[in-house]
Amino acid sequence: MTNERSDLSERAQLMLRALIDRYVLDGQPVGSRTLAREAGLDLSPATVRNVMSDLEALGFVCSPHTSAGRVPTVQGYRFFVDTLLQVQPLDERAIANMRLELLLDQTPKDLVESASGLLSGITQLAGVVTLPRQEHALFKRVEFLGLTGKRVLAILVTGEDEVQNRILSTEKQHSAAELQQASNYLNELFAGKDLSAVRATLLHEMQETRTHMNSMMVTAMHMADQVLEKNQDEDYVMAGQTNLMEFQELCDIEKLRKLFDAFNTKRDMLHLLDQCVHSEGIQIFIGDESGYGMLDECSLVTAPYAVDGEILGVLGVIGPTRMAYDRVIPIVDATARLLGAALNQKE
Amino acid sequence: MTNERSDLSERAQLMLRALIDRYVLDGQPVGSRTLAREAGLDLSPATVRNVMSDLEALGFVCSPHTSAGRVPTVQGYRFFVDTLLQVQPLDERAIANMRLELLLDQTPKDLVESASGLLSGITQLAGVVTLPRQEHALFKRVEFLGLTGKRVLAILVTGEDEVQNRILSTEKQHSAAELQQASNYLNELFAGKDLSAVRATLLHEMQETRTHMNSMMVTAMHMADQVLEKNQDEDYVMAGQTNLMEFQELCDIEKLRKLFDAFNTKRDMLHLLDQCVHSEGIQIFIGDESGYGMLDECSLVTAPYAVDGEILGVLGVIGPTRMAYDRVIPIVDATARLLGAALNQKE
DNA sequence: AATTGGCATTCTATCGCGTGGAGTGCCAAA
DNA sequence: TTTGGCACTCCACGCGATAGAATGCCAATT
Repeated sequence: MTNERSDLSERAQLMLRALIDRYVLDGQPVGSRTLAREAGLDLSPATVRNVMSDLEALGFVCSPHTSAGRVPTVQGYRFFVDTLLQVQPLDERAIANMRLELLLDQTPKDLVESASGLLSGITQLAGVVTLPRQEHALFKRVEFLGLTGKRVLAILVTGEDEVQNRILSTEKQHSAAELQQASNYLNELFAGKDLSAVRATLLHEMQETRTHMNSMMVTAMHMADQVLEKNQDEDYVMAGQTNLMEFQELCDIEKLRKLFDAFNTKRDMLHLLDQCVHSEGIQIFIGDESGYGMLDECSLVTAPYAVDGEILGVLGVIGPTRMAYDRVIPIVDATARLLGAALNQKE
Repeated sequence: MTNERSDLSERAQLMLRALIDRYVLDGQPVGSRTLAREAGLDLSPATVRNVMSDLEALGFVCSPHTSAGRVPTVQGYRFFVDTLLQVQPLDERAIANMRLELLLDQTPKDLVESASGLLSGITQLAGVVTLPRQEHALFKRVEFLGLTGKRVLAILVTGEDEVQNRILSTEKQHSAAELQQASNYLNELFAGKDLSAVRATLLHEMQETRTHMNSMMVTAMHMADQVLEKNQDEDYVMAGQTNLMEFQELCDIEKLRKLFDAFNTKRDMLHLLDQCVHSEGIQIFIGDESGYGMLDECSLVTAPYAVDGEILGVLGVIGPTRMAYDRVIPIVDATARLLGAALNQKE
């Protein structure tokens, strides 16, 4: 019962949880008296102080100064979410409402925007959703339209009826008939295959001896290659950034500016989100765990979303480290599922 | 020489200018001593005080409290920009650099983004550029691709090789041949006309007796109508919002949040920008002149941009009321010209 | 008549100081 | 092991005093 050293007694765990719950509410350091009252256990402040002392020795809490209460450290939060968090199951009706909201959208882009709006709206934090990856989407068809000069408008339709267009520069000016030929050729060759396979085939064919290909085919291949080249840069959609201004710990203009700059620049955020997409399941970065300075006082809770088991992207919530993880986590989780389902339906 | 009442003596104007110049620098109320030193005129602080008193009576300056210096009021700024502002001509090289930057862009969307980046980068304030209006662009061609179900992908190419696509829901499923027929019909009918004319014709034709139209033509008309219906919602691109965090008068989190919320919601901002596009030339809203609460401590300097005399949109800069109008105005002006020219070249 | 110096006045910002309160750590008693 | 007691620490807050920056007004000067 009385574990010593690194393992925490059950009582200490309860206290840590109570402390975090309390701290999440108002952001004020929690003292022994408050905690004794709040923790449910029937203990005197003095006893609580002893336990707190242990927790501090373990690095789970710390006090801003001698005579303030205790505040959870990053490690405290980490232990909390890893081992003693019990998420609050989500209200069925809430989920139904979210589903309804997502069903209204037609395109994946709309869906992603709604999802990010939902995340920020429900959590009152900032929501972020990456655009779905396209590389494993199915090639459906491609069309070419001649524009002025040697430029060609390429339209690529993928499995989910998602449309991309891109303007290509070609070597010579092509007639409408030539372009039609080219698209016919590509459509017959590739329809129904997945984009990465198409890409691979293209690269392979173009390096092979081209004896069996006429010039039209070569042109078509080249154009297709350009279309698929940088297949929709990674990007994300955010919502509710301004919610973060409500938190005093972020009211420092310096921090706030760094944060918003990072949101706008996108580069670092994309790196971070990319890590989350690779590690399956809910991922949580607390405070400086992310390694990027701008999120130092923030936490990021993410979940990948998938269609047919294929992970297409990641979504999540950004808030202060003292966020209500037990409430946020199931919301992120549910949103990821719903987004996946909604994307699936549109196929 | 000694004008009385509402008309300002030349000396008072000089003082007002000096006061604003000074106040723009550091945002501190300006006292009589400082002003006496700075104004160039060789006057004692006491004299300056008398003049200041007049300026205050006219409502051009006010003091935050008895023993602080004077601060320009909205009316003070207004008088300043209207009658005694002399803009600083822009460095030729700076203009050349901006032109170069814009020349790199291919699409109108890219151009708009670069322009907004330029505005914010050079002024160190927030830049905003509306997307160019399309309604007077030329109809070039339209293509229809059948998607799954009764949905059709419409692709509209306009004069500037700008491409828009939209997914339409149709009454029945159309074959590729039917769609081809429809697009051929529309392309022959409308190629080279301007979009608003096309729209007018469509509305007219669809209400007329349809005896001379077969069902294919009716379908085509309907689809075209859907394509042109809400021709690219008004929208704008912003950059450098975080620059606004540097100014103490905006460091109040409340104000900042209102501002950023307005930027994100876009509705009110679009209203405001719309007013600017109608009034030709540089338009300046100072402080609460805009009528929208969120800009109360801010000013907006805008200029419409045009191609071939046709106004396509508006761009501008948002900053605190105490911005360097003499520096910002020529920058906004030049950017508008350059953007117009760049858009013109891409045609 | 315009300008100026002088002077009392007003208000802010700031510093030091004292105090109350909240919380801790430690120790001895239960 | 828990608890009450106690000394100690530190912050937040309010108070008063002070210094400084401006002002407005008036009388003297140009």
